[in-house]
Amino acid sequence: MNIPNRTCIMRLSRYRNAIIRLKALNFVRVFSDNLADAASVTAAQVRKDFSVFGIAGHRRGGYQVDDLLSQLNKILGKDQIQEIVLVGVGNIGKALLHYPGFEKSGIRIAAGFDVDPTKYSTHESIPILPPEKMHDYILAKNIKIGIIAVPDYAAQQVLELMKSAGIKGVLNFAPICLRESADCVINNINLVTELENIIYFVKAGESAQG
Amino acid sequence: MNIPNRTCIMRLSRYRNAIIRLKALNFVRVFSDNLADAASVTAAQVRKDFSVFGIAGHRRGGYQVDDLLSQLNKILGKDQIQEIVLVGVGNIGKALLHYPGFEKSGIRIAAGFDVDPTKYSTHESIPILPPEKMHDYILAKNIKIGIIAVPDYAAQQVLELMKSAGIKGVLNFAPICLRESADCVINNINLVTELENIIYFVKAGESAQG
DNA sequence: TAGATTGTTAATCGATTAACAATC
DNA sequence: TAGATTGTTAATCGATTAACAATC
Repeated sequence: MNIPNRTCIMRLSRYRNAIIRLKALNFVRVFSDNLADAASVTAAQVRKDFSVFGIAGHRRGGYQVDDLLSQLNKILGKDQIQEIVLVGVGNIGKALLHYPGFEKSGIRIAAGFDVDPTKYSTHESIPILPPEKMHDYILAKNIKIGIIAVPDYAAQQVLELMKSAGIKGVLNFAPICLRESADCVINNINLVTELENIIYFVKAGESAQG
Repeated sequence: MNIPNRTCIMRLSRYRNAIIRLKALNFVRVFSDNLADAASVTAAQVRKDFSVFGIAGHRRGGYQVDDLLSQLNKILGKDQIQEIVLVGVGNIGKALLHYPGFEKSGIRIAAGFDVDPTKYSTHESIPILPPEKMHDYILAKNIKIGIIAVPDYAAQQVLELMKSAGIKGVLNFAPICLRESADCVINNINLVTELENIIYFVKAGESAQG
């Protein structure tokens, strides 16, 4: 069995989203070709991805929608509520705190942490606590995943603190590339870099066509 | 000359960030090896990337920091203010509207658009306007890049409207995969998918180590 | 059976890396 | 000159795709 890489897992999420939409259209089974169209990949890619996870269909009959969905749910952790913490309740952090998409897809922010005392509250549905409480909170709740949304200069330090409390995966919005280690997966999202990318290709398109 | 792909441009942004930090440390020249360390890639990769863009160093002398920075600035559009529009001033949209990182790096949101009349304002530094005004506004200002931060069901329609006004590149936060076309580059960021990815690898790490 | 789709192998494609001649 | 680093080629690596036997 091949070890799946990041893009493979990303595709699995896309397949899952497509399947949910197809299920809403009363599809009972789907073919690799359907999913390929929906996710903008080739049918061979779909079958290859499934085979990596031992997801089997029926020759001639495609894949059972319900069966497929429950297997993908299992792989992507949708079979249980995923509790995470959020560090940095500023501009971006606040938006993530109230992002309805997380709730909808079984991801729950258990608590937020921030250095600014004016942000503290324990009465809201999601408590905002001081960083000093982070270590014990994460350990007590056995949380393994966190979001970093602090300024760049604080990001590395926050990461170390999280790791010391047992965090094993981080989604980082601070505009600095945090390095992955053997004991902690990191996914860096740099909003400026994402836009710079688009800016480059738009410029490149302009000069290509005059 | 090879056509650079997305990951190549992403690396260029990373190199640029590293160079800015090194310049702050009074570096006058850097070697491919320095940048490789700073950006977590190999030195060969750095030189390869530069050669794609005709960025030349000095054998034995490395690259001049100022020269390198200005060349990267040019490629990434940092030689001028980039004006963009934002569609959807909800939870995520509002955070992007006030994200200080854009301003800092020469990206300016010229206006926001939303269907909700209670959000309209023309007195703020960034006006919020109704979608009906979008087409003419984008044309008048000759804006080529936009951010989509609307609910999933509205995203495709917003994209069409943007394209009809001449938008050539889009950063999409709606949780639906918008398809790229020859005349418009798309960069999809799905916050749930990003977390699902981390959730998978954390789970995979757990079961691998027990 | 005839027709269609999976599962998988082999071929292809592209990106990364190693290595080294050029040269400062 | 001796030593170090670039720029580039060739080798490697890995991911995607085409193709087709298996089979429902």
